Amino acid sequence: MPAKLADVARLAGVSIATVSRVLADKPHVSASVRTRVLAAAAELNYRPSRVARSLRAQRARVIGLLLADIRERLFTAFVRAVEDVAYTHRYSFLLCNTDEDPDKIEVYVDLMAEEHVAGVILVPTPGAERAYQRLVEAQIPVVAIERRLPKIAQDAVMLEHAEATRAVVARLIDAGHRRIGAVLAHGEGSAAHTRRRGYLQALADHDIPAAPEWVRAGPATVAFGREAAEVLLDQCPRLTALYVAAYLPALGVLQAVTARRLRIPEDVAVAAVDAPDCSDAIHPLLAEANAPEHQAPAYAAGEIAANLLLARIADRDRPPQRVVVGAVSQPILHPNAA
Amino acid sequence: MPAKLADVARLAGVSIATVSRVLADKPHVSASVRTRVLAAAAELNYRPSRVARSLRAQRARVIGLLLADIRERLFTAFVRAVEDVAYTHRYSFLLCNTDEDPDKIEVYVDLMAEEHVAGVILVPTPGAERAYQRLVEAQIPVVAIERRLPKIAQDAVMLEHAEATRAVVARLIDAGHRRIGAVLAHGEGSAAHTRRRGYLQALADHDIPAAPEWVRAGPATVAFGREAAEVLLDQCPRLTALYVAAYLPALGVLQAVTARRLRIPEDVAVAAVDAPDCSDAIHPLLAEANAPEHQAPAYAAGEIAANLLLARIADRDRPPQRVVVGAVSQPILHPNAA
DNA sequence: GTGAAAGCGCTAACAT
DNA sequence: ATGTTAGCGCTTTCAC
Repeated sequence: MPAKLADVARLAGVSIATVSRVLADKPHVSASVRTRVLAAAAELNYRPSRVARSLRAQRARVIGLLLADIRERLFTAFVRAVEDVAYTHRYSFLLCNTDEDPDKIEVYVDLMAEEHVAGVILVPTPGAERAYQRLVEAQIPVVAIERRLPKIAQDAVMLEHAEATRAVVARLIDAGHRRIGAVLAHGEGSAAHTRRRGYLQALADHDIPAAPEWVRAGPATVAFGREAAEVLLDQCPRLTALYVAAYLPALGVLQAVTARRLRIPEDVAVAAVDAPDCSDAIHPLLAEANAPEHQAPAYAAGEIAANLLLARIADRDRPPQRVVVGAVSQPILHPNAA
Repeated sequence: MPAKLADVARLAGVSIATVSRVLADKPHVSASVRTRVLAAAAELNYRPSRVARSLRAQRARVIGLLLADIRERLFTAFVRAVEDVAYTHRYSFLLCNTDEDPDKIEVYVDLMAEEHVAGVILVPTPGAERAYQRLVEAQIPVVAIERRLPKIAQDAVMLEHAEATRAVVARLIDAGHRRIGAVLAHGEGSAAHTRRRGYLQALADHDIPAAPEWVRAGPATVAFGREAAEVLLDQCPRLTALYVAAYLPALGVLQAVTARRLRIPEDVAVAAVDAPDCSDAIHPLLAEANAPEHQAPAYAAGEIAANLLLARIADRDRPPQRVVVGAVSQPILHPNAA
């Protein structure tokens, strides 16, 4: 059995109230008692019970985290960042993979409430607002990532997809490409739209007219990426480069390109955001862009989200804040960049 | 404020003890009271406080998870599996990234004890046995993954690295290769050794004498993989294939091979375990081997570990169990496999 | 400056 | 079959 306050009190010859005061660094304790108590606590290797504290305080030093699936590349680094910040502040954290399933989300939201978590960070799933609403009812502060969540999350961390995309496509243009196809993801939230905007912006910046047939949008899957690339390569043979807006479709595009024995970047250049971590292996010029810092923006986003949440927990009346994190983007492959 | 037992009791016109009994599905409650209580609980949207329960039970329905870094490929799927099992059984879980740092491990072990977790799953870090020992003192059941942890973890889940390696190298041999270099990781625990064994076994099975100069062992880093590949390609130009024993070195090997403009697999074949998820993009023949099932063995290992832990929590006297999970291995690239 | 005691929400032993 | 009550470990009034 671990030592409890009463054990320390007995050993130090004082009351548990005094021990509690000393350990909480409260004033009005004589120096002699203080040292005696600290010695006793050390001797017994005393650790306060977080559970008892949580019950007493009606709030646990725990940060909840709701996201679709930790295996998604972007989230892995994100989770690590939240963990680092949490533990630095002596918080622990509760991770929930929702698979974007509204029923699961509801279950997990309840869990958060039952655990009396101090706050929640989440990547909003469209259509799950009702579940999230419960967090508001339970007065649990919420920070949204990636998508805004009006009324529910006061603070939000957005990722700068449009600018990242614009920059990547601009690099292709700078390398001499004028006919650049795009494989976009659609559906979920705004990321697809902002990326489409970035693609169009880059073309516009260089006075390249956008051709609708150069663009394919679909689900963010490997299969769609493969299909889209095949269609583009078939129907628009004059394309010299492809831009891919998400991780899984990028793998599909690479599959299609490789299957046709096309060489990258000689036959067709490929650029993408959310690069897989072997991109440097495919094209060594990108090694630098793709080092451990690879996941830096995702890590940064997690760090910022966690800090926003802690600030909100400390002061629920502070002004709402919305942070935009720079370019979450790396080219997978692009020509002659050295 | 969320509803508590007393609120439900008042609304149903019974005592809190009765409410507790109903909700715990205990016998000796009349049907009429039972329905009344359930109605009241539903109306108030009552959720029991996990915190209060944990305090009362002196044990939280929480599984602790200690591993080096969630960003390591093998662990990501592993974590997801543990989460799935945990939540299925109404457990939540506490994730700690130790970076294999003994000081951090100590802090996190204390945290586990403070949170009164029901059990811990961990990937042992050599040299941290003293910290782990505290879990035993706190009577917290431990399941070890990947490395055995005698005296501390009764149950363990081991990964079948040797056999996986043997199979991969055997495939290279079947494809006609006789001179196969190996980039191994050394140091941490047994994975490196068992993989070396698998490599040697495959050679022996085919009566190929092992040449010491074909083997390089070093830290499991990208940089080492690159160096090792360069040395092997320089000093043993007659090698037709390379086997790489870990994920990060595999990236390094690919870098080195690509930098020399060698074609895979025509100039040199490369096979590895723990394949990066874009391997199918490099070589489409491997798409099938590398689909979402990619992480299946890691997921399976996590699932088994979690179930072992739950079984141990339920019955601390059950016989110790040691499970070996099949091949955690995929070839990154290998020749003519279709 | 220090101690006694109440109470956070729940469960289980004991009464009735 | 149902109610009363003690107590899990801690913090925090309120006395002294």
